[in-house]
Amino acid sequence: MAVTLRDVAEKAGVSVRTVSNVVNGFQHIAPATRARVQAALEELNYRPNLVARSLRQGRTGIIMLVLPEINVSYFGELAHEVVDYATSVGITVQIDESGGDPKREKELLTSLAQASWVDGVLFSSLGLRGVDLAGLAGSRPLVLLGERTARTSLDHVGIDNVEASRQAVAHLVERGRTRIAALGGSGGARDATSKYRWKGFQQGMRAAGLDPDGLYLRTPDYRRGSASAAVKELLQWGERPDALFCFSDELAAGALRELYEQGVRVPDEIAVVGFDDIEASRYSTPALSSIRPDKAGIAKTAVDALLRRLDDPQGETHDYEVPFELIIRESSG
Amino acid sequence: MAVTLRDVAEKAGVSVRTVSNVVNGFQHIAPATRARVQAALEELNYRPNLVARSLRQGRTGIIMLVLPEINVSYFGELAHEVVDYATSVGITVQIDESGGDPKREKELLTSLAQASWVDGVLFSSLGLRGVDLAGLAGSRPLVLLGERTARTSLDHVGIDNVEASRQAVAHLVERGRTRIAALGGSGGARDATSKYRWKGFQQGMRAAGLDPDGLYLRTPDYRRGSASAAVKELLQWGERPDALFCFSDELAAGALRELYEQGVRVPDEIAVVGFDDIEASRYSTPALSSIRPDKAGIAKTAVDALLRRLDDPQGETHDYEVPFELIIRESSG
DNA sequence: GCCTGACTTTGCAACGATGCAACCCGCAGG
DNA sequence: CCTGCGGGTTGCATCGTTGCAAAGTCAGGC
Repeated sequence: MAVTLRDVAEKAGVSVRTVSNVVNGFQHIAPATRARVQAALEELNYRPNLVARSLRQGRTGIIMLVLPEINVSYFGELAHEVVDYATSVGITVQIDESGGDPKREKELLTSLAQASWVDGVLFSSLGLRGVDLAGLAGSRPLVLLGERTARTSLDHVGIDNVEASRQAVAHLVERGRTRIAALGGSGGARDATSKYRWKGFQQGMRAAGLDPDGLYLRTPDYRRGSASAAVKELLQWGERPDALFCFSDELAAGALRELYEQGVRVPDEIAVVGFDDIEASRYSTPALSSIRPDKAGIAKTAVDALLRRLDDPQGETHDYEVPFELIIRESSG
Repeated sequence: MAVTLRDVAEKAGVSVRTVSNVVNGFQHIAPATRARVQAALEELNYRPNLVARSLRQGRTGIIMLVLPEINVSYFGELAHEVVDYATSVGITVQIDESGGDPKREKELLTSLAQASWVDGVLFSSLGLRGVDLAGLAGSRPLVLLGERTARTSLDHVGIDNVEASRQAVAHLVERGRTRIAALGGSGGARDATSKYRWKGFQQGMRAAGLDPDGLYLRTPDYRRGSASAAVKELLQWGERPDALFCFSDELAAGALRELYEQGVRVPDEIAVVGFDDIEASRYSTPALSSIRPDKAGIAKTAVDALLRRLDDPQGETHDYEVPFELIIRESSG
């Protein structure tokens, strides 16, 4: 079995408590004692039992990150930043996937927020409204990532989706495009991501004097395949927008692929702009213009917010807005 | 504070132990008692304290997955499969990143294998040899993912990299290519991935009567940017292979991008085959041929192996070989 | 009416660590 | 010589749960 404090104490001829003091760097210890204990610690290769420590202290140092799917590039990159930053402040990250399914999201929340050893939860929800969440949130701190859903009493970190989308459209307009289509999600209340991006799209169109209720290609999810299908259908109908604003880079990738297959030149005939700026987009052909959220900023802000709430569960909640940037590449150059 | 067994016991007028029995579905409990306890449980909304339970039982139900970087698509997809399968068998997954840095890998192993609450570790190493690992592996079960490194006494799950690479080359040869270049990694002992893939490449070349020590473009990592740079340099030198076998799909994506920029047509002038078959490759232009490892199979096999070892720490170790498939798409069609 | 055995329920100890408060000690000050 | 003080060390209780073994209850068999 594992080496415990008691084993070390026996070997060093001191009490368990003293060994614990040495391990935790307590001040008032006689140098001789400390040395003896240190020696015993090393000889037995003692490692503290973190479970026991957690039980006593009531904290585990583990936070949970709930994402729709870790294999989606944007979430993978976000998870990377979270793990990276959390590790740097001594926190371990558990990952769970909701699949974007509201039922599973609720399940996860009820079990996590109350039952688990998790100190707090970072939750990137697709389907749940803030109100749902507020009710479910248990005793444990919860920070929402992504779109700001309905007014809630929860901490939230994200970018200004409406403004980002507006800027994307403005950019396309500035490049002389007028028949601009939006692509992705449902735009409905259940899908906050597309709801806000669609809203920003409309603002941009209106500002340019274009029809704000123009073409909107809806998709059941944000994956490449859905965009391919949607674009294929669009072209079959003979519709020819001169620009496409896709609500995720993966959607844009699917769109680019389909346009390529149909022999439509990008950006000459149709310009394309994505959202998320995943790594792959820099290398697609043509390279994809996109909205780049400050992922590292989101991760740091979110983890910090969670830690702050751990120390002060009652404090006022905040809405943290993180910067973004419109990156212009070939696909809309 | 949280509701404990004692709170419930008091409310229901039974002993703590009885409540525990009810919670754990123990058989012999009087229906009346069970009902009373159930009612109290629900009224107080009791949730077991998993930390305490773990302390008592010596198991946490958490496994750690160590990857170089979660934002690399292949690892993201693998992580997805692991989380998915682990969840289905009631296991939670923690993720940590090594950055592929041998020093950090060692650090993680020493701390994880001994100190943590983790029941076991799935380790996808880039830089460490099996021998290093064997020495470091602490008291906790450890299963290696990816390339089989030096002969070890550890469980290992992966595909036959040599054979996969051989088949990729054979495919290119069959399509009439003769000046085939390999791209990725160093081929050295420190980089098992490229070592085996390069070996398979050579076997394939030899079998076709081609120079087995032909062109090998080395890269410091497996990311898109490195391949772009390598291909750029290659073309500057005036070398013109007629096929490129890239040791990862991300490398292939970078290569495709650079070939596009330089106006080299794929597959007409140069055919390209990748390795990993990440989601994005189906949608690249042109769509990328690739070796598809059975990722779900790897995940399931690895988790199962870990669980088996938990029950029988002394059992014989295995080398699990998981199937793969060569997917042929436009880039080498 | 007593014994056996199955069914219920329980108290105690333990998992390994840390908070608390007390203890012992030597020394300076009165 | 006694008191007070602060450094060094300790025992005990505790975190919330479950394993163990025994105690209590009750019905059925002899």
